[in-house]
Amino acid sequence: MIEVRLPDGSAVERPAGATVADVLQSISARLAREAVAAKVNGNVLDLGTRLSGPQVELTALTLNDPEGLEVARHSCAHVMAEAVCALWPHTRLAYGPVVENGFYYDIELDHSLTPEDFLAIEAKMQQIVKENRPFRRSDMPRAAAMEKLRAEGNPYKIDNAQRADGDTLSFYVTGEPGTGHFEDLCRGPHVPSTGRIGAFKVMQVAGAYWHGDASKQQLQRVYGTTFADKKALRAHLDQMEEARKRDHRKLGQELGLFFLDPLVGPGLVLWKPRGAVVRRVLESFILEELLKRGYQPVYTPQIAKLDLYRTSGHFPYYKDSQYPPIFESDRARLLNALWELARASNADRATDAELALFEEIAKNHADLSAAGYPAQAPMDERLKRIRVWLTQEDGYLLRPMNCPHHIRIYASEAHSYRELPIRIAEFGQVYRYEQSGELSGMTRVRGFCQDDAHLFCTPDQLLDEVAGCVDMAKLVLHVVGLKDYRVRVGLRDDSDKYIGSAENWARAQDAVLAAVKSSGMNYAVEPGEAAFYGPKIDFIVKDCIGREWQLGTVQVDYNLPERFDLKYIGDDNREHRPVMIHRAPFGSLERFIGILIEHLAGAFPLWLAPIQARVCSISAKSKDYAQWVYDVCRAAPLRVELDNSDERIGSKIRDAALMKIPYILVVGEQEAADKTVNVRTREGKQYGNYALPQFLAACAVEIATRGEMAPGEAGQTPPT
RNA sequence: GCCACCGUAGCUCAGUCGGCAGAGCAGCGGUUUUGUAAACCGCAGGUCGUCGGUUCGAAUCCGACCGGUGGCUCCA
Repeated sequence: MIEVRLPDGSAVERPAGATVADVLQSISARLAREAVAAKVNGNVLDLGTRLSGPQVELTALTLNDPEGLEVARHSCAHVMAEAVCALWPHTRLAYGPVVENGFYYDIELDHSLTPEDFLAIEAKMQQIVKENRPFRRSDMPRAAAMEKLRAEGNPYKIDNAQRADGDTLSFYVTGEPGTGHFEDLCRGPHVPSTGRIGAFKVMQVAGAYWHGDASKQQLQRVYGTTFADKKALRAHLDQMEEARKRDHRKLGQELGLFFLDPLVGPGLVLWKPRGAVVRRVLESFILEELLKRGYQPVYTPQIAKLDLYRTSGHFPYYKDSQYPPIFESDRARLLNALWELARASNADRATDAELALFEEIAKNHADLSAAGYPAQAPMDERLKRIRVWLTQEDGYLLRPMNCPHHIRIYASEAHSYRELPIRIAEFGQVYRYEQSGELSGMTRVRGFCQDDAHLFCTPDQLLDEVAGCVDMAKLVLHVVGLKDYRVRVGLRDDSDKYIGSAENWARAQDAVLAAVKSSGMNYAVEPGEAAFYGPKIDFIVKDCIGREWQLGTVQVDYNLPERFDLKYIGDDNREHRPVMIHRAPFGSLERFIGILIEHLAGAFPLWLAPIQARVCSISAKSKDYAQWVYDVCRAAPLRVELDNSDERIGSKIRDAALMKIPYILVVGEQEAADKTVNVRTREGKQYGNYALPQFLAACAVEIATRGEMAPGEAGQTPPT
């Protein structure tokens, strides 16, 4: 007998070998009917699983449990895969996991799936659901299973099997084994039958590389989702739709904050006057904070010699994600053209165009001619050689990072340990040639401004300084009310993209971990997420459709001080190497404000609002008074607008509310007579009449405290 | 960069089978003088992203390019 303990504390006894379904049936017919899987001793299992052991803990899972829904989503992926295979029999399945809010299945199929195909797939899925075939699990010894998979000849499944742990591999047949029903290598678990997968929808299709490797073949990734019932599915779709209304690209257009102009260039933001206000106010806020904390603002150029970035390691390491350098010599320009040509070809030997170009260069440059062009070599090899030649050419680069400039400021004079830490700050505009497919509104752009600073300190000071930077990153998120963020500690892995010695990395990673531990924050350590010169602490938030973006960052760096041979004189009168910290609490102003727009749905608090109040006259009779109110407010100063049009008051209020202006000041003959303004908010809240100085005083408090405090709560009683 | 989809007036969008390019909002002119989320009338506004092709005829079909969107890859 097995003792089965249930979540309510009770227990039942069942004979050994009883299945999960048997147990549920013995407890409650309804539970047995509704369950799709069960959690047994912490593991989610099929209802058909036979129980063993003297005692188990068992929790039934239905579609209303998150874990139950996950099982259904996985099962739905199988049903979708079966449907696709039925419609396109030569489909090869690769990999189909559950993801947040749904699932996907990567497939290899020569026909490109389109949204029209989704309907056919869904219809086929519906048919499979109607047949209500059972999901049957069969376990096979590894060797036999591999044999079977090799016979089937699907390289993806063979690969999946090779990666799976254990001596046995499991397959699921959707129906009866041996009858040709759909079968898939899968560890499970699954719902009992195809009729139990809930309300589903095929959402979209996208390209995805096998194992996420861009050099490998691209598969089609078909996304779908399923929910407990149609109502829950509908609610989810509605919620997504609602979330899109907050999209900063949409609101940026509607509220006239910024735009991206194809004529100016993709990924290059034009801040309109209203958007510029938000940015300026945030910059003022952070500048004030920097000064309080002993930072020293500087200004440096947005372009510099290639050699600067060769020393830092940014060029040519990131050559392909930088705007092309401006070369000074014809030879360099031609070499760069050769680079582009070679990169565009994927042949194992040089194209005629490459050879012709090289000949032209070599004609005038004997040294290159002698070195020869490795025309027979594969493209990689040719690129490598061109890169070496290019690294000897002089030129200028639009700066992708501010740190080399700040480092040169530090290096411009000798430093004593008594001066440290030195904190050099700049709102630094940088340019990165991001891949075209990556650009996205303000969150991923090619030109952006970092609220950047570089701290130079002694090894002893490092912990305190990192902690101070973390504190500041937390502060800016707190001030604007972004509470929903996560912290990622990015460490190195064993890839070869990192520069610097193992000892430096060890010290830097230790410092970062110690600082984040002492901050008391929750964080996740992620190997492979470090910068190429050092580990980092990133503050990550989600946008309106759930994509994650890095905002603030704090990075510890032992490597750049070494590359630039930075020094300070210690109390021992000898030269020492400072440690550097790169940090930007906002990250990029563009991205931060993009995310902020979405977080606030465009309704900025008073201190950030592009327009803080709009004066709306009731009729022509109150135009003069409205003008006077406007003048006084502007001089206060308040960012104010005047609507003295001949529209009706309802229309004026609607216009102002749609522009998300915090305070709408309605003035008519009544207000003109007693020198008041009638205050209402964009949300429709009415505060009644205020003497103008009273309103302005309340606003001043609200702005100074960066608060949500409203005039009615500012300690003033409106006159009657 | 790769895969898929999209691009019509300043904005949001309609445009059937290939047969004279449409609406609402915004703008401009007029009427109205208005009390808390849309007054009324009129006018003007278009290289249908660009280039090329098919066709008697292209916003519509095909191709290339540019730009955008969603993923993938990348992200100093």
